[in-house]
Amino acid sequence: MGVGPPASCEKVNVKKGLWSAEEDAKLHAYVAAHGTGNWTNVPKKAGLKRCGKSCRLRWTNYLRPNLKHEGFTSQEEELIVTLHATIGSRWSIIANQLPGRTDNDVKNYWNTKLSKKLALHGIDPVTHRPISEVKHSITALHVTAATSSSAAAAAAAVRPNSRNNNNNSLNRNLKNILLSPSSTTSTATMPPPPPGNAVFDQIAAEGAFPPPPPPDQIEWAEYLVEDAFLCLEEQDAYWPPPSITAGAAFGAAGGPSSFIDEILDRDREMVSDFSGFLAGHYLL
DNA sequence: AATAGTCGCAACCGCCAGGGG
DNA sequence: CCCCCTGGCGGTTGCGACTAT
Repeated sequence: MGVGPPASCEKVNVKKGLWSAEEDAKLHAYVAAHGTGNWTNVPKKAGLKRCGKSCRLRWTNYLRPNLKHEGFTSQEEELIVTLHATIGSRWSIIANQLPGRTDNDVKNYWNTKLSKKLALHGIDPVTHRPISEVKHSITALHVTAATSSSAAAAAAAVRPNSRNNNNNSLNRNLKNILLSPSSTTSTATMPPPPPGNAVFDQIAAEGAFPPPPPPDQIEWAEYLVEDAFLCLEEQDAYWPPPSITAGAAFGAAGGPSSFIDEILDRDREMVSDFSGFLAGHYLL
């Protein structure tokens, strides 16, 4: 197939929505007896009117043993931000570094809490650059695109899966912060907020501004990427950050594991190729 | 007390990659 | 090589709980 839902999810009588305790019990009992795998047959064998995909998600994200259901710790929070600054929204990889957490947990926590926190500190949560810089870059890009229809076509060509690149992916509230015309000043290096800052003034007026962090909490400026194209090279110079070496969150020696190095290598290749592509299409 | 607005979590949707026939 | 099936992933949405007016 490859396109569209699995056949078992197309049935009209398949139940959707929240799982009941009874359904959870049935799924739990089935997995306890037979283990996981071949999810397509699980609903039938377990006596559930769900599609296999729904069963797999329920098991993976909620019923699976050793899952943490309490709130995220500051150490976990710090690791998520660090990894996101490095590898982006590869939630499954990030979740693998956090025992007991699922990719859905991490993704939800990012979308509802962490991205907003970064934005409140003047950091664009997508690029980890100052919001003012990002907005400037976007404006410049629009000017460039408007002067060249071929450039617009080229831009579309490098983002074929456009549904993942529009701002619909932004957190509902975060969108308002980032797109606010008054959010023009980076405050990443100066928490707590100075008086007169437009972003913080606006947020403070809405009563949503968090209390100033105590000195021993996260320094958000550490997660500021200075340049989106240079960051990967520069990060090598200070990788791993102190928080990771201290916590030894992944990698036996306290540093990043090899797969992250592999990802970074591939990212560097892609960035290099992409830079050449841009030069060829925009600067000629 | 009623209503509107906001938040956060659970679940769904659509796409993709890998493997088997 | 092609097609199909399955599992995995990231983005998005639905909805209940909570808060503000």
